[in-house]
Amino acid sequence: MGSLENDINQDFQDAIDVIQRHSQIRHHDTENKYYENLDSQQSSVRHAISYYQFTPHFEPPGSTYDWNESSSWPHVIPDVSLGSLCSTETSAFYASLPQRHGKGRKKLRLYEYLHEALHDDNMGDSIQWTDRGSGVFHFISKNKEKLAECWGQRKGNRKTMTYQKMARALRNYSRTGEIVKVRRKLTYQFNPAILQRLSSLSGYSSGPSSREIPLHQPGSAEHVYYSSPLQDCHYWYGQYSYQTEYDLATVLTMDPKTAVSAQ
DNA sequence: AGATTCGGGAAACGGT
DNA sequence: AACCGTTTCCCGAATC
Repeated sequence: MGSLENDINQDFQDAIDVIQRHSQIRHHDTENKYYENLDSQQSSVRHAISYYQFTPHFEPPGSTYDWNESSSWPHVIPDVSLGSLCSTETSAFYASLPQRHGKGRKKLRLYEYLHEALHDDNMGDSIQWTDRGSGVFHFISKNKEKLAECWGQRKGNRKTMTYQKMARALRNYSRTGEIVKVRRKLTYQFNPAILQRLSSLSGYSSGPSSREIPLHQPGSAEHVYYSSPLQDCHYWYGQYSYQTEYDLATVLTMDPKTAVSAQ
């Protein structure tokens, strides 16, 4: 039974491998390679991938997702010197937000900080939305330590925070469900309910952020792919507590109707 | 084949 | 004191 699922996963992985092998786009930057390979694939594949980008519990204002977004990412990510960039005054906007520190206030949670950083232009070289609508985000390998260090400073830890340690905390979320791991390098996904709360809290809608590429770019209409109808989208997030890792291949090959009973 | 990334046990820690 | 949300350390496995 479980082996069938593994076979399907393996098949899918193989398919991805073949596609990647046939892709002319090769980059030394492993960070962008994955996405740019996706970018050069058949539309059907891209459609399949966008199918996974649904939003389970609420109507997504943008149920379309342009994977071509990745092509607009900076190919050269600048080095940043750590230390000076991440004091709280880095973002004037967030510095002005109510800091939850005073008496009776809860401590800032890691997922809150990450959401905050996602909207901080100064953190754009460390963390970015992969697909904001469904709360998928990823760290940029080159500068992920900067974000971690900022997080550590914000918390006032004794030792400097590292990505490793921060990721450990992130892994704890897979139990409680605030954030789950997506089966892709350095990428995670907010719980939709959490995301909604955070968005309303910070006054952001789920529309494009200042650093996000508009979905409908003139002249690139053919690169915009529509998600499949949402159908019954409760199945995967409903099981986050059972399946801590969100497997892209599994979801892509899974019939939503049987998925619930399959767990 | 070496470097990253991932995953989780276990214990310590600071705040409420 | 007890509990929560990490933080710190560590090690093995998986993936790049």
